[in-house]
Amino acid sequence: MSSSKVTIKEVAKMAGVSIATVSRYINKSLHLREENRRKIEKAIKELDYRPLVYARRLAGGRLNTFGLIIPGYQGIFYSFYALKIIREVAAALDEKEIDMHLNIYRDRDIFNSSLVDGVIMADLIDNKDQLLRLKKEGTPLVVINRKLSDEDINFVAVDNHKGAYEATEFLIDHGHKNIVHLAGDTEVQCACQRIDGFKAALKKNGIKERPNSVCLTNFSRARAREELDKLFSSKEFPTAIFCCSDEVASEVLNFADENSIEIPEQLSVIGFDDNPNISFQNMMLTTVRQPLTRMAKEAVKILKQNIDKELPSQKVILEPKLVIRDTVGFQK
Amino acid sequence: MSSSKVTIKEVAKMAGVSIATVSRYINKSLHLREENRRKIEKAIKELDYRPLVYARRLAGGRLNTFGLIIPGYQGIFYSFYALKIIREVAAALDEKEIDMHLNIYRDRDIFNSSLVDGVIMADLIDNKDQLLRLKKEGTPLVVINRKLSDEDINFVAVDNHKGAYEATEFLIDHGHKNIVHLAGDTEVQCACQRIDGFKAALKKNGIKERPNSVCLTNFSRARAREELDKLFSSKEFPTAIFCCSDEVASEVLNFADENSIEIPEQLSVIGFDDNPNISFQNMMLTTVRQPLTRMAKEAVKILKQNIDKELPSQKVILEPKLVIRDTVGFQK
DNA sequence: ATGAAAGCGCTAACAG
DNA sequence: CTGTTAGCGCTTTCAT
Repeated sequence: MSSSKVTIKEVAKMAGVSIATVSRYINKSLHLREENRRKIEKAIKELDYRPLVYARRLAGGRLNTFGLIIPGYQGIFYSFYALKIIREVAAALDEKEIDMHLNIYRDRDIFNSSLVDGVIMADLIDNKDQLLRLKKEGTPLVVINRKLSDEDINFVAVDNHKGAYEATEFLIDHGHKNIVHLAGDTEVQCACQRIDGFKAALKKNGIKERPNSVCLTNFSRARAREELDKLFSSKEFPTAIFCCSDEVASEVLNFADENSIEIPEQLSVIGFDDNPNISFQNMMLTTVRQPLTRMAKEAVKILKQNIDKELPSQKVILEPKLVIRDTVGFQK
Repeated sequence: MSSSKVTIKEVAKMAGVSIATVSRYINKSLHLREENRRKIEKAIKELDYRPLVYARRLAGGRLNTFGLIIPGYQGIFYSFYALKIIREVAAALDEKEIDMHLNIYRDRDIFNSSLVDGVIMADLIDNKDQLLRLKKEGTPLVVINRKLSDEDINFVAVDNHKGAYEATEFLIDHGHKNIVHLAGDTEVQCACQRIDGFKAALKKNGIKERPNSVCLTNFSRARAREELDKLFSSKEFPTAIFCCSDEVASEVLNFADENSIEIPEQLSVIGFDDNPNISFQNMMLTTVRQPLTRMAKEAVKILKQNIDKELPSQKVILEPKLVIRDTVGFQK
C-alpha cells in the first residue's frame, strides 16, 4: 500500500495558505478571498486532491454515504424484491451523489454504523433488534416496506391491505366465489396485511370464508406446489387464486399447465409484485404492482432530510396498483 | 444526530485498563492477560461498544470494506451481468465478513477511495481513467471480466475467445456453413474477443467468411432486430446464428416466432451468458455460460491477498462452458 | 478573511 | 504484558 495520498497540508502549501483556509474552501465557505479561492482550486486540481472521507468524518464532517441493509433471508440473492430495491436505492442515491454501503444481514448484527451517515433498512425479518440498536445509537434511519408503530421511526411502506383488497374484489366482480389466497409467511408483515385485505374483501362482499381460503406458503414455489396439490385433490376446486407473489402465481400457472387446467377459463390467477421476469413468461399475468421505485426515492429523500436537519419522523404509505392483464376471466 | 457513541476510552475506564490494551484486544493481540481480556470483553458487551471504523482507519487500520465499481452504461440497472456481479460479489464478501461499498460510475470520476480498503472494478467501459487514477493513488484493485495488458494490474476474466470458438464449432459440427454472429459493441472487450473466436472457428474449419458474417448490435434487442430484418430480407438466409448475449438470442427467438421460422429445424441459435431469465423463457436455449460466481470469488480472494500482503499481480482467466439445450439442430 | 491550535477515536511505536 | 504518547487528516473554535 504505497499510498501516494495527497493531503490538505500539501494543498495548503502549494496554494500558499493555511490548511484551515483550504478546509473552508472544501466546505464551501462563503468567506474566502477570490484570489485564494483561485489558488486553492488550482492546487487541488494540480495535485488531484481528494479529502480523506474518514478523516473528515472523524473531525465532525459527513461521509456522504448511506447504508442499505437487506435482511438476509434464504434466497435473498435471487429475490426480485431485494434486487429491485438495491437498484432503485442505488439509482436514487446516485441522483444525489451519495455513496451506497450495501449490507446483507446475516445471523449476527455485525453492521458498523460508523461507515455511514444514515441507514435504509429494506424490510425487517430477523433483524428487529438491529433496528433498535441503530436507533439507540442515534443513527438516522428509515425503514422500507414496513409499517411501524414506534412513534419516531421513519418508514415508507406500501398499502398491502388495499392491494390485496382490490385484487380480491376484482375476482369477486368477475363472479368468483370460491377464491383461495396462497399467502406468504406470517412472520412477514406484508403477508399478514395481504391476508387481512383478502379476508376484508370477502367479508365486504358477503362471501363466506372456507376452512382453506387462506393457504400459507412462505412465498416459495415448493410450498405453493404442496398447497396446490392438496387444493386440487379435494372435490371442490377454487375458481380463482390470489397469490402473495408473482413467483407463487407462476407456480400456479405451471401447475395449471401440467394438469390441463385452462387459464383463465377454468382458473383465474392474480399475482403480487409485477415482476417482469414472470409477468410475461407464459401468460400476461394480472398482478398488483408495488411502487418500489417511488419507495426507494422517498426513503432516500426522507433520510437525507433527517440527516440534514432534525425533522419530525415521517411515515409514508404508498398505493399499489392492480395491473390487469390476461389471467382473470369471468365465472358464471 | 444525538450520537450516543461509546468510545474506547469508556471501555478502558470500565475495564480498568488503558486504551492501548483495549485496542490490542480489538485487534486480536495475543499478548493479553486472561483476566484483562475478560474484563474488556465484559465492558465491551455491557456498553455495546463498536469501534468507529473511520477512526481506526485514520490511525492506520482497515475499514474492512471493499468497493465494487460498476460502469454506468445505459440500462445498467436492468443488466443481467451487473446484477449478477453485484450479488455474487456481495455473497463472496459476506463469507469473509467484509463490507461492500457499491458504486455505479456515472460520467464523472467521483469515487473516493478513502471509503474502502480496495476496489473491485466490474469491467471497464468509460472509466479507464478511473482505473489509472486509483492505481496511481495506490488503491489495491482487481478488475473483473477484462484482460489487461498492463503489467501490474490484477484481473480475473473469462476466455471469451474460447467460448465463442466452441459455440461456433458446435454449429459447424452440426453441418452449418452459413453462420452469422450477432456481435456486441466493439468498444467492449468481450465483444471483440467473441468476434475473434467466431472468426477463428470458421477459419479453422475452412468456412469462408461472408460480408455480413459478423453483424454489430451493441448488445441491444433493437439493434439485433434491425440486423435480423436486413439478414432475412436478402436471398440467402443463415442457417445458424451465434449471439453475443442471451438477450440478443431471445430477440432472435422472437423474430423467428413472428416470422414462422422453426427452431431448430430451420434456424439454430446459440446465446451467451446463460441468463436464467431468458434461457428457459420460450425454449431451452443453447448458450455459453460464464463462471460469474467463481469470477466474483476469485476477485475477492485476490483483492484480500493484495491488501494483506504485497503480492505480485495476479491474472486469472476462467473457462466458459457451452450449455447444450434445444436450439441447435443438424443442417444437411 | 485567515491562521494557530485543539481535538475527533484510534493505532503503533516506545518504554518499562 | 501494559501504559504513555505521538500522530493519522481534517474541522472548528478562537484570535487576529
